[in-house]
Amino acid sequence: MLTISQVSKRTGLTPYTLRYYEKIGVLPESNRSDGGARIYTEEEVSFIHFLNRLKQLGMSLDEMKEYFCDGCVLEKVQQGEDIEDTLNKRIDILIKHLAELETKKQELEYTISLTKDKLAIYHHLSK
Amino acid sequence: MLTISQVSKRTGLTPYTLRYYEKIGVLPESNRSDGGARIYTEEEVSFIHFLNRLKQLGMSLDEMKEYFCDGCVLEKVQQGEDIEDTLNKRIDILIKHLAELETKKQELEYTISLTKDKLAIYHHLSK
DNA sequence: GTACAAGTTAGAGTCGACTAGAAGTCAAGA
DNA sequence: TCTTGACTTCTAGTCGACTCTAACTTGTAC
Repeated sequence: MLTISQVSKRTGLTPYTLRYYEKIGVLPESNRSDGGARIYTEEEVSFIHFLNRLKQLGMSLDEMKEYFCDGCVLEKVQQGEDIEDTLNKRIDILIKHLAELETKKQELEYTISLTKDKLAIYHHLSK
Repeated sequence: MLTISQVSKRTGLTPYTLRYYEKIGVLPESNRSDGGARIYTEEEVSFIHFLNRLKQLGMSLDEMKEYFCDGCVLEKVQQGEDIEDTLNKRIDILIKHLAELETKKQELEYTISLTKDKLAIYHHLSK
């Protein structure tokens, strides 16, 4: 059980940003202490790390909301919601995202090869 | 020799954006026609395509400015500027960027594997 | 019981990256 | 010559993603 400032230190996101993410629905509503302060679990921290990776790769917060839906699917399943439907929808979303990531990887590899080509040209010029 | 709207169609950037990029120094100052209209070369178009790739990968316009410096180094060399210095600086910048791209690639691969793991779990749950 | 650190909300401000509007210039065709 | 369309600059507005302020509450230490 972690406070917002502990999560801030671990994830590199400020408390402002963590509250903002919750407000706009990128993160689920946190559990609260008796006094009303947010408390986080280790799982939430690792989910935030996952979102950070996606942000680094250029994903928008709107797109990440879909991942939040994905992130809370296990709870929903445990609460006995329409397992078939919910799960199949989430699987579709994940497959779509996976395809995007693979495309991004290919583009990245192409950009790396372009950059290497440039570097070779400059090395050739400089000697 | 291309007009701004032709470059817009080819690159997917609006004329507004092309002028904006020039204004803030992401693109070099374009050559002009007698009437004062911007004219672009094929090389500039392919440089813009390259910048688009970097944008897709989450690079900021500020970071891209360094690439502009890189993009115009060949001209500078042709104009007989301090070849050794300029070129070596640019080579350093390219090496740095290449390292960043490689890091990004590793992160992307890790994210892909995480996503695949999730997918496997959901597939297991849904059957 | 009072001070103080760390949390809370609502709402305003900032910054990067566009995006659009207004007003004017230029070249080509009726 | 006049209109039309595509360009020009300058300036202002928008939008996403934070970031901060103000005013308030809670929990602990003295």
